[in-house]
Amino acid sequence: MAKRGALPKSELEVAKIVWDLGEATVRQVLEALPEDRELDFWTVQTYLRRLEAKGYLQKRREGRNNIYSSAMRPKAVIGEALDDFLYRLFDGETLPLFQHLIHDRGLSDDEINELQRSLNELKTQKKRGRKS
Amino acid sequence: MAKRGALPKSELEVAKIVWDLGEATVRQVLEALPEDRELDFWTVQTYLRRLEAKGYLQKRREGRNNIYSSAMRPKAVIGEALDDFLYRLFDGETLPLFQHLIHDRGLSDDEINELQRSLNELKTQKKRGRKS
DNA sequence: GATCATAACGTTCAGATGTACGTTATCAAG
DNA sequence: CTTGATAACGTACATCTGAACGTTATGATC
Repeated sequence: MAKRGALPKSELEVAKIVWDLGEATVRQVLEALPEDRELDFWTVQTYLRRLEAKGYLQKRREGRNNIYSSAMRPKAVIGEALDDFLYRLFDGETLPLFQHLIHDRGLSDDEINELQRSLNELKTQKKRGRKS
Repeated sequence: MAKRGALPKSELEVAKIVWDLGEATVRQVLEALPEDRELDFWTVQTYLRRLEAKGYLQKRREGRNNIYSSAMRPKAVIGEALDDFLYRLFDGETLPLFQHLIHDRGLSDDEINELQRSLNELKTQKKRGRKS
């Protein structure tokens, strides 16, 4: 409880699958895992249970199956994890992270264009907001 | 060893301080920690020792003090951590991370401009590279 | 309604991580 | 050279994580 320290990796991984699927049984999560990620049925079950205990997921019973779904906005959780990451590695600054991503990791032309578009959009949004 | 699973948070935190300082004694790291992060002298010492054991830092003796410094390129280590993070939360795609950062986290006007500049630069670089 | 398959729950367990101390070594000052 | 301070080293230990199983419950099938 209140262990505000962001979810452990493996649990996060499983949680993300549930978010993507909307809701899922243990088996569905298991099947949605990447090929090369071999987890046991039981292991997945454990993670889902822990996630529920921590309040990240909720479960509903259907027949003999538990069906898990998100109990809080995924974006919020991702945001938390990101915050944590940023503070540890980039002093909480987003810019250095951006720079790192831009320089040390390839961006395709399409991605660059897409980003430029987003930035422009944000800019006009901010301008509009300021004027009102 | 070969536990290629990126450094634990706390150790990373300490490692980063050493990188920033160039080299540091236990006490210097302790003092460089953020106000609100109260770690014991011994605890810091332990992290530094572990980091050395894992090959991330090297130490040199000076008088009765150990002086730690980086044993590998910080960027490489940060890159690893970033990879890990990306794969878990964004399916390894950088674009969604960017989008998240742009939309769900404030960017100052300056930061936006700075980013746009970087992107343009990258674009011309790529163009030049292609032409040669 | 007896039997079979599979799921849930509780529980376990090893190793990693976060944190800290006791003892020994080492320098510095009297 | 003795004393006092502080650092290093080994070491400890509780908790968290990653992973998995045994037993019990619950539908499904005959």
